[in-house]
Amino acid sequence: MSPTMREVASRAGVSLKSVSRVVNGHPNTSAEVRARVEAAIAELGWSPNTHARSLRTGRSGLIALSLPDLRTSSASQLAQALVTEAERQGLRVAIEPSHGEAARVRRTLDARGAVFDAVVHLGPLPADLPDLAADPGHPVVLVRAAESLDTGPGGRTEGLDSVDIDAVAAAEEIHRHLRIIARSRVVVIGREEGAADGVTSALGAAFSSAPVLRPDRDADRAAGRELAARALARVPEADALVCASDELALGVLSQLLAQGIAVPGQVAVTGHGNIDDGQFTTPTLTTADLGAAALARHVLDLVRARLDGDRSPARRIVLPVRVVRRESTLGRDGIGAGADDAATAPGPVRTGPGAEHPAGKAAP
Amino acid sequence: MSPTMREVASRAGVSLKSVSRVVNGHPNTSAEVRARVEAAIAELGWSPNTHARSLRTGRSGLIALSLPDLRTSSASQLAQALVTEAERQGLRVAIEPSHGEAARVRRTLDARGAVFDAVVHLGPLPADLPDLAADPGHPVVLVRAAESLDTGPGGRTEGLDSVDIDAVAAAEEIHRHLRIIARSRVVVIGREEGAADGVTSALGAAFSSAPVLRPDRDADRAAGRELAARALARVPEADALVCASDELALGVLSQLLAQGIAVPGQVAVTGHGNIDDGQFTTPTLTTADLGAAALARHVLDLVRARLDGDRSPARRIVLPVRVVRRESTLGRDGIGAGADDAATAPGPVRTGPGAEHPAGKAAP
DNA sequence: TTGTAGGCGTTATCAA
DNA sequence: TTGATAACGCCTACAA
Repeated sequence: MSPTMREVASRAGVSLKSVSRVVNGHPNTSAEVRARVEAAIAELGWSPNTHARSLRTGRSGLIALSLPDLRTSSASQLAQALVTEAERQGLRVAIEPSHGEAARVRRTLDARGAVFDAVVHLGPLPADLPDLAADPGHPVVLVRAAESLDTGPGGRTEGLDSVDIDAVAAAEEIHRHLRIIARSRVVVIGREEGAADGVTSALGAAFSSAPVLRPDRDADRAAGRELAARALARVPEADALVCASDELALGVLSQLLAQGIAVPGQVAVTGHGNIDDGQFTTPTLTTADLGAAALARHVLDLVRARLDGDRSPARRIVLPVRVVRRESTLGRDGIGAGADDAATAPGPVRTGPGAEHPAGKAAP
Repeated sequence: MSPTMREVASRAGVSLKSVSRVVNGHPNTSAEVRARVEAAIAELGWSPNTHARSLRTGRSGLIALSLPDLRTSSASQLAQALVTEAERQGLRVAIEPSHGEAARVRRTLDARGAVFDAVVHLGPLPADLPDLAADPGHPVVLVRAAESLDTGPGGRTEGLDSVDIDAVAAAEEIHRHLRIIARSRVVVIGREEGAADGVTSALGAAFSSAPVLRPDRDADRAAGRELAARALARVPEADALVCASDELALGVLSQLLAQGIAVPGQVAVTGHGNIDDGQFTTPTLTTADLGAAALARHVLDLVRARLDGDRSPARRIVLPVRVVRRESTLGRDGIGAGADDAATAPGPVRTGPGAEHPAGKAAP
């Protein structure tokens, strides 16, 4: 059995409380005692019992990442970034996939306090949720594409902190980029209806005269394939397909190549998310980089602040998106401005209502 | 504050212990008492305090998935499957990426008992580990490509349960497949040296006369690209590139297309892992399906058995691999046997030394 | 600056 | 079949 603080105390010849003080770095301790305690800890190889600590403090050091499915590149990118960032804060991350079922999301959310200190939620939030902001000691932080604040009837997201991707700015940037390379007959390939998805609506707004096609079910590669075929059937003269996700775009690319349509010669293609695969397709994919690392950092800053007792009004952080221009719009030689992986300079971090975001942490 | 068992007890007019008995489903309880307790629980909305329970029992209900990086498709596939399966066992999964650093793996392994009930480890195991099998109450289960039992000097994996992919059978099946489509000048694109990787060595054995090229660092798409170029420079007459992972294969495909080499016309390509992307490349990728769901089920059966006190000798389960034949070897029309996504019938599940695997759970 | 005592919510021992 | 009572290991008023 591993040693307890009591054993450390007796070995160091001090009281239990003194050990506790040293361990938790409390100020009022003499160097003498501290040294003895630390020696005893080292000799005994003591380490704190997490369970006992949790019972006492009510905190588990575990946060949940609630998401529909881990197996998409964007999800696993965010997950990896979040775990890495959490480690720095001394937190661990449990993955809780909802498989798109509202009941599972609810269960994860309900487990705040009991097992999770906080929940980071990615994706649409089910309706009819209890007031998630009621218990700020066990915060919920939302990760979203900006301008998808509407959550349907009964949704309660008002009081929640969120980190949003600036989908509007990204859409406008993509729009500008396509104008520069003289594409005007655009079709938007969006996510499924009700995906609480700001990317699709932002693209719809930026390309206001373009038709928007959406899949019936999941917005995966297969859907991209099918929608590409449908788009060209409906708009044979289309010269650009703008997609709400990289997965869709890769499906689109695969369909276009299968139909023998030159990309970008005849039709340019853009994605959203900058997943790794996009650099290894032929042609490579022009897309919007969401900055998973920065995203994760902001999310965890919010979590940490709430856990540390910050009770200020909900904050909303809007992260800039970098458009990465590659062959699927520029072609092999990079016609027009910018070479492979050239990118627009990211805009400023915008913070929403509430306290300002801690400065000096915006850039990686 | 949420109610405690003590409150439930007084409301039901019984003792604390009786409530505990009912909650934990112990046998010796009268129907009378059980009913009263259950009523009280429902009225009060009581739910168990995980932290207190953990302190008492020494179990957290949390297992770690230790892996190098979540952002590869195979890793996130396994992670998703594992989380889903763990949920059925009432366990949660924390992701612990090692970023390839031995120290992180060690830390995760050390946290068994303190925070994790068990650790599922994917990927190479660092050397100089303490005896992992010494504490069977906090088991470690290895997930590997079969025939990679060697772990280098100092590695201690003897006493550990493992679920292995039958890389040897898969390699032989791929070999047979390529013979049928009359490819004989093969180059194997392997993983990096020391990746404790059975796939590469199995391929090397099956294609005994083929040169094996390995990347210096990570076996990712970029490495696949580079190695494809190198392979063709070294063996200009090559008619097949056999890769140890899908990521490598996708890089290879991208390079071949860039060089204007017809796939499979001039050069056939195979991968390993059956990640989603392989269905959406042009051409689609022939590969080996690892069966993440079955894998996860077997892993968790092992974990559960050990947690439940099973102290029998270490078990080794070898799972069959299904070879999925697609366009990168068959071409558009599916010359030869088998159409798109045709697959070899999976072989039998082999169990290694130790008790036999629980029957009736092999098929999904 | 240090120590004592009590409690966090649960499960287990043992006697009734 | 049930119930008092003591842990589990840590943290923290409060007293010294």
